[in-house]
Amino acid sequence: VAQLGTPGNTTLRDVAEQVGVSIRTVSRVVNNETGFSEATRSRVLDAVESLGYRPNLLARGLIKGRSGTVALVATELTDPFFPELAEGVQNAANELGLTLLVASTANNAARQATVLESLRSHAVDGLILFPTAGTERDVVAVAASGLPTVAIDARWKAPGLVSVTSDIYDGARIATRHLVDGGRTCIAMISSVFSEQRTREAGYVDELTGVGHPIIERVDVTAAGGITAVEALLARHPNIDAIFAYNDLMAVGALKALRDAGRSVPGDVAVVGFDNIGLSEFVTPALTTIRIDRERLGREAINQLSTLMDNQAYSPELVELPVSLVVRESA
Amino acid sequence: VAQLGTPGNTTLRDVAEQVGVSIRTVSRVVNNETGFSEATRSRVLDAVESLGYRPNLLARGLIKGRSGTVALVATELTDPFFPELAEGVQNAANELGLTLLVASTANNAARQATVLESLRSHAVDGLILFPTAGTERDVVAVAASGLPTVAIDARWKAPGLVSVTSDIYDGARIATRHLVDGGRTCIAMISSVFSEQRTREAGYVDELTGVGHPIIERVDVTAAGGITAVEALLARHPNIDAIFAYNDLMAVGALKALRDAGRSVPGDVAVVGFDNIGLSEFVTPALTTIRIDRERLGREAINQLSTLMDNQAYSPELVELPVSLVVRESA
DNA sequence: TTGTACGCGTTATCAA
DNA sequence: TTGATAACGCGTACAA
Repeated sequence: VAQLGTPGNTTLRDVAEQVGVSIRTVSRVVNNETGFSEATRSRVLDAVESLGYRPNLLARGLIKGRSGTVALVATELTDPFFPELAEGVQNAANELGLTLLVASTANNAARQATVLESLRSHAVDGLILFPTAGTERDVVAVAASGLPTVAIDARWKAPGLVSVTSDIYDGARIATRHLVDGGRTCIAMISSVFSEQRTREAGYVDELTGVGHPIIERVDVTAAGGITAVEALLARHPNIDAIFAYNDLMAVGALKALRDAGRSVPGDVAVVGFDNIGLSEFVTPALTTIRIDRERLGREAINQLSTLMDNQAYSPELVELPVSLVVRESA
Repeated sequence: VAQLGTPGNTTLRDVAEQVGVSIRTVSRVVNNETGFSEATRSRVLDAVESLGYRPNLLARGLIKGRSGTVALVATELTDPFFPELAEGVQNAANELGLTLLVASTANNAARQATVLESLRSHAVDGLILFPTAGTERDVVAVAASGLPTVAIDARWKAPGLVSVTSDIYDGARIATRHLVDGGRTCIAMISSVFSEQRTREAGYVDELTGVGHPIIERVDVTAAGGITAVEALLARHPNIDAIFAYNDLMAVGALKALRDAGRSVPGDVAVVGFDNIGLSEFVTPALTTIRIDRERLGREAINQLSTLMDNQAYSPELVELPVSLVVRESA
């Protein structure tokens, strides 16, 4: 049972010689085609077993024009969003007999281009990616060139491209509504500095219409950013009694800043996050947040990709998955 | 710029025709070999550019016997250990021009066998895996068959196999020592039920020799397990003033159980975890723990794999990386 | 400096 | 029910 591609490795030809039939016949048996007697079938299978024959998927991919692989491209593998998404992708891919390549772009457009180029050279049959901001043209071009592509958390429309995302506008409204329903009257939001990421703000603002005045602080989308934002907020609006955070990481930072400022949560200030990352149930107080079912998002991505691979003309363009509120202790 | 393997895709032959040279010449230029004039070089490169030629790595791999891919096999992609390790592997692989396949085994021996079989069919040049418990024979067989293999967190020795792990015995001693130095006298450990995972216990027991009496509670390696363990511990040994946990997840569970029992941390009971997962700095109180540099572990794994791939005879067998104490608030 | 011819392991075509 | 033989796209002796 030597390594594929190394001398001594078993090929169709070895099996054929052993059994005394042609290569083509062995190929037929191995691929469950028709056109051979039951007798030869079992003899071939025996030889396959005893010789430890294993099909060379490189050779198969070369001639079939499909490698049986798909790639998942993330920005950072350490992004809290990644693991569950990858798990969903991996499981669904596995059920479809697809093998997964993984790469990361460091959220860098140039690097993303390099990565995609390499992946295409490896003849992946499809692509699932977290696009780096500002690369819509690149991604659209890739999809247009015939490589079936699914963009996650984007809302781009183009032939050969499907965008799978969550209903984050709705999530922002639900979160804000929860705060309002909890009797909060001065509700601030800590948001992202990137202008592409304003959907949550829209939901927050819309839900607040006629109820209160929006207060938005824009910072880095990190725990440190959350701390900075809350400090600024507390200085300018000492009377805030609720905070809606762009994501859980920022919410965790907010929790810390509030504790340091001597404000109790949720007593003095309620906090709602977004994403429901693993961390959120373990912080103190446990974080109330908007849940994104990342496992499902991953499965959906692969399923969309799969139908896209089978039918290049297919193009629902945009798939939006529902989100839900998870009430814990912080609000 | 059509898709690889689809009709209309550009090959070496198309470039050759365009330029009016032979395939061989184009191949030389593309692979940075020698033996062509500067004039033809630039003409070839121009054609490569204008035609959008991209090498087909399937074909190249088929003939060279090496695909340029390596696989990372995890138990679960959602394991808190995975992301940083994968990041290290990914980055180092990238620097070496290797492309990464990823798969997970659900910690199931049968599934691991299937996954490895599939990966071998895809002709990966090397393997990095978190072996499922009890599969030493399988893994050794894979390595012996000629597929360079690196096992993470295992201590298996065999030809063609390198085990990369952390000095967890030392980590356990350091953790225990820290508690002793902090003046703790009744130090318990919450550990794993699996008998393969007793190295930390050994370090704990050895460090306690002549200082105190070991108290070990064995449970599931989860946050829930940590809760269960502490409840049992508190019932049987009400006077414990320190807990050393098998890993951070269990330590977080312990933190919760202690809070529920009305014990302050670190006032009444000090807690030390193991692994330094991302979560540990965000819980309250922030967790003192043993740091494993997973990014480095990943890089080391790839580097070992790389030398193994270049030289099948290479075999240091066991690489053990140092760990360190991270002091935060819980101890 | 350049080109020819073969083989990598597989599937696809067509004839037997 | 079977089997020659030609691709797939590329690297590599060997020759020119």
